Amino acid sequence: MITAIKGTQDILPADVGRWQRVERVARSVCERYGYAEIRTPVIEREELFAKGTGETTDIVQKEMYAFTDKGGERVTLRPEATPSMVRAFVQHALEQELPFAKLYSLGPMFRYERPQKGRYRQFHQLDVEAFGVTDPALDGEVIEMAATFVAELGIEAVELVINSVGCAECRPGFSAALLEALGEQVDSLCGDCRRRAKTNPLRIFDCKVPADQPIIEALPRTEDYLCEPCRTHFDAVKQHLDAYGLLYRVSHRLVRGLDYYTRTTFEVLGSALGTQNAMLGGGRYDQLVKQLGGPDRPGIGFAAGLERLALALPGEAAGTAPVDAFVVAFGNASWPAARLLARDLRHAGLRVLIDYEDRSSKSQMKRANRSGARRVLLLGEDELANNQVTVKEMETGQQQTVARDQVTATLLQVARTD
RNA sequence: GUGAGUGUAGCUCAAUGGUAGAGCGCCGGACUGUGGCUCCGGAUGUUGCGGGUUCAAUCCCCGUCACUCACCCCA
Repeated sequence: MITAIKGTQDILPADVGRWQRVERVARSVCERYGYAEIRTPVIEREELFAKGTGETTDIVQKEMYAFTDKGGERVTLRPEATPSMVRAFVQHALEQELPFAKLYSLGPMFRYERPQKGRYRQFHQLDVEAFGVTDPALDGEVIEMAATFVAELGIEAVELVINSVGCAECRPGFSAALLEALGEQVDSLCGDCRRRAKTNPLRIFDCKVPADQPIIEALPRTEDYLCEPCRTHFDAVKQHLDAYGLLYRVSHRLVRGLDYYTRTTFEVLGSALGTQNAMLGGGRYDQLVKQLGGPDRPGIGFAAGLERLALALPGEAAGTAPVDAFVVAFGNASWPAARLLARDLRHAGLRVLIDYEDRSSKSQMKRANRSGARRVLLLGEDELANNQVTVKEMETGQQQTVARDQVTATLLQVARTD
């Protein structure tokens, strides 16, 4: 048997309803906040993520589906969307085209990781990016929008966490301060932390090893090392969130694993997701556009994991649309007329099923029942002779005969009241 | 890349060192042109794969693969 490859999954008809709901709400929220949809390729030059996401990140170092194509290009399936969005923004000079460069996109991402609950090799994200505005009012609006998105999905028991990781001015000083405060204690930290100390000291705050916690809690905090502009910005962001009445927690340990973040970072955490509890995360990236060869424009955005949202979605997902009618042919002679009847109803906009292979009438009725069809249209020798169709309501079992040329109108009428 | 757990019918799961069952589902019939309920009948497994121990392995051992969960990291 040929199976789907590790970390990819089929979304079966029974689950598609949940996905359609997530996507519908995502589009609705984005459009209302003034974002325009954009669709970028799932394959890009490897260089885009090396420069954008960052050489030191795990994503780039060990998680990319990268290969050399037949033309000798180094390419990769995208592990995240932000660099693609920035590339498209720069490549098409969208700042000139759009009144507000606010873009959103839905689609699959690829990371070569060991799958577990809420984490897959092919997963899907809603990606939201806004360019060209430094005003903390935008940070507030983006975070408020993210919270609204989750709320409109009906997902409760979530927590909004924010932080500021500083900028190119103040972060180097903070990293140095961290290392200095650590001193020789580095050697007593876990192996991951010793590695982090070398590559990106900020990420020591991600550590969950119990033995390391006392040391980590005693370390200096970002808020004590923010430069004046960053501090002012962060304070303003919090004021905007307060004004919206949003509940949030400031966590100096929210540092995130991507290199390009500056100032504001945030996540929405959910329960019932396993340990992969971030439903969405994002932040500001004021150097990224320039770094990727574009103009000096700030940016801010977030990515939401659709699998994780679908997982957290409450209630039963609505299944596929109900069948309006199931056409049953009694006796082999009535199949041609039955097929024309089905066609006419379909052309009229009704959802209609009909069987094949000359199955017995009983078998057809069983299938009609199983299909969930509201009613069955019976067509046999008697009906053919009288130019009629028998309409049977499945719920009540009541039947009535209707003239063949009145069937479509009758069905359209009753289907409206279902 | 690391660790743990689990692999038996389409699905959910039983069973025993002597080559497997149930429920649900599926197909047909009772009811020659009428579903659901009921009753009757039927089909489907190389017990993940390979090797070892044994007279005999689905069961015990080893390997391998797959899945799940967790670590790293992230959505």
